Amino acid sequence: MTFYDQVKALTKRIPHGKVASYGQIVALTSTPRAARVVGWALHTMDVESGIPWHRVINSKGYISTTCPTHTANLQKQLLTKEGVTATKRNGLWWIDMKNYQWQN
DNA sequence: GAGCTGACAATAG
DNA sequence: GCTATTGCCAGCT
Repeated sequence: MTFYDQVKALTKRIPHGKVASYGQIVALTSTPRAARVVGWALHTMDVESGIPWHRVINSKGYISTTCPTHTANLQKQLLTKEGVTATKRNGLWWIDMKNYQWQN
């Protein structure tokens, strides 16, 4: 079980209609300080991988992806599709963590 | 095989 | 409260 596998497993555990921050995911892994690696792990998880990568956002509740294949707009659409309300703030999509954050 | 890069978070100033 | 710096691991060059 590598760190990558843990991220993958934890991401799949995020319930429908909820979101989780990097901090949450990282805290549940064996390496709580490797927040950056989560980004890489999610990057390799394609849309067709069956992994709900769009349910993972940064600690501030913003969608901070810079990947051309995983645009913020795409992520927002997927979240909205699941009942998660995303608001436009500072040109970025923002999710209300108090209402939609995954509580283990 | 060594070094660089990258969807970030936490701590210090 | 905000800005700057450090740590971490996997994949790519």
